[in-house]
Amino acid sequence: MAKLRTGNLDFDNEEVFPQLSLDCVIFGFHAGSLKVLLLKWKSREYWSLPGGWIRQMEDIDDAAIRILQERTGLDHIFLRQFYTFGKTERYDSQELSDKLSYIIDPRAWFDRTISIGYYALVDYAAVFPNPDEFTDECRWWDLEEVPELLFDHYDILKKALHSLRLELSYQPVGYNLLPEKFTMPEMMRMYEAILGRKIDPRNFQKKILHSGIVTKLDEVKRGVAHKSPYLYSFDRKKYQEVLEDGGLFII
Amino acid sequence: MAKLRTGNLDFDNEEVFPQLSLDCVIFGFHAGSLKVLLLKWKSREYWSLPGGWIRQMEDIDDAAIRILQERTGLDHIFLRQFYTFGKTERYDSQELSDKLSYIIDPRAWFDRTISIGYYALVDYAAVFPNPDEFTDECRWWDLEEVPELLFDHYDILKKALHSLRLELSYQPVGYNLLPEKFTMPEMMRMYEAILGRKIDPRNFQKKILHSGIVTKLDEVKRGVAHKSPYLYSFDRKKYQEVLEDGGLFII
DNA sequence: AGATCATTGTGTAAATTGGACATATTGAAT
DNA sequence: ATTCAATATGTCCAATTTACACAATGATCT
Repeated sequence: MAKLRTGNLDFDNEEVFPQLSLDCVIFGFHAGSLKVLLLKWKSREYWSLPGGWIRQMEDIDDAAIRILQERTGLDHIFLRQFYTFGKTERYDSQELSDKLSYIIDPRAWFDRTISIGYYALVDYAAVFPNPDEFTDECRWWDLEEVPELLFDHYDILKKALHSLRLELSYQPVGYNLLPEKFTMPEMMRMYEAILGRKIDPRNFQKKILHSGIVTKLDEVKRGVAHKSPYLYSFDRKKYQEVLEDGGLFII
Repeated sequence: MAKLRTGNLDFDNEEVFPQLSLDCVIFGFHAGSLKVLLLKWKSREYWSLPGGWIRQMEDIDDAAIRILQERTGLDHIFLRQFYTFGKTERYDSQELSDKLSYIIDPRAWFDRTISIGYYALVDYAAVFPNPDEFTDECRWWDLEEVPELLFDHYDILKKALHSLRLELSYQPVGYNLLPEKFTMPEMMRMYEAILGRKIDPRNFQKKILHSGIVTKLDEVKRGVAHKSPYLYSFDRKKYQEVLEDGGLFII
């Protein structure tokens, strides 16, 4: 029979789950591209996803919210749990220890860990990237240009993107990726960035307007070269309705 | 800073992850209804989902395969990880300890656990239900009649069904729920059972045949009252293709 | 001031897909 | 031979999706 560790209900406030971590793939949208927020380890050129540990006294969703808050300064963000990564060989702990010695205590990372993946969609412009205790830089990377990542974080990123695309295919998404007011081409480029393919602007506009999730404002965006585009904003009530319908919403 | 437990690479073969479990929702299909496999605790009238612990030296997918194998005798089954349950108040450990004392060592269950959920689709007729060390009965329940479940297993079951329906809506499913040869009405009733609604037989047949995932055999099912229905079998190659397309496949 | 130019804004027609719908056939049971 | 309950099957209409091109705008450049 498998051995079970016996328990103790009174935890130190910050005591965390052993061998269980949480990784966040934070997506933003800027200049027509999908971006992802990455951390650079202290005095190294190694990058990884923001992550952390789950406290004994905290829901895992709250742990994800806390970690996101710490890295981006944002509250009330769109967050989805998408997969739990638990292969025995998720990463080579020897290699990791070589790369990160002097930053972390390698013994603390020798145990195999299982990691719960969350992805978030945030308003790029509202984020204040903030490194954690192990890292000295936190910044956005274009999805097309992400550097090599530590651990199995590249796999996690791929799976997050796949899950996001799937979600996009049956639900409206983007409430959290765009600013309060946005133009139709901006919204379209967001969809293009997520889906990784071109969309016909006429068909896109027709579909989005018909769904009712956005409202055209009596206002155009000034100061851009070329023709001034109209501004739109999300109709929060309708958006919520469509979400709850589970209404298939495929672009 | 959060405390980390330090590690040890050499594990006893059966040593498991602390505070992390795995629960399986095993779906079968029989007599026109979707069934789920449940376990009854020794000398109690309490039921729960089959589950278990994850070994230190095993992939979580392999742990799910092992647990399924132990409960059903089956290999090579359709298996999907669908969600990880990690609320602090997933269940009341005092209540649990009252209900299950003398069966389990309550100390072993006092720790809050996080549970990874998998669902499986299996061929009902091929299963040999087999209780585990804590239970004395393992049997199929009709989805409409499941008894009250321990822990948060009812929530897990609901979420599994929801995930299955979602998957059914963009992928062909059922390779593992039907026998080698099956009739069109059987397949249709399987879809109806999963989706929980009636389907038009003409439209269903049109759609399934057009997708190419099944092949009509030169054979009818004999010995049934009324008109003998034709037999079909899955075209494994085409089925795989459609799966890999991610081809939307909505009934 | 006028020309340039990249970007926005917009409609229609064809093709495809989805949904509704009813009746003849079969073969076991009586 | 009749009954009966389940199987097998095709058409039409509606809705949705896709393909496709050009005029309008307004900042920028000369």
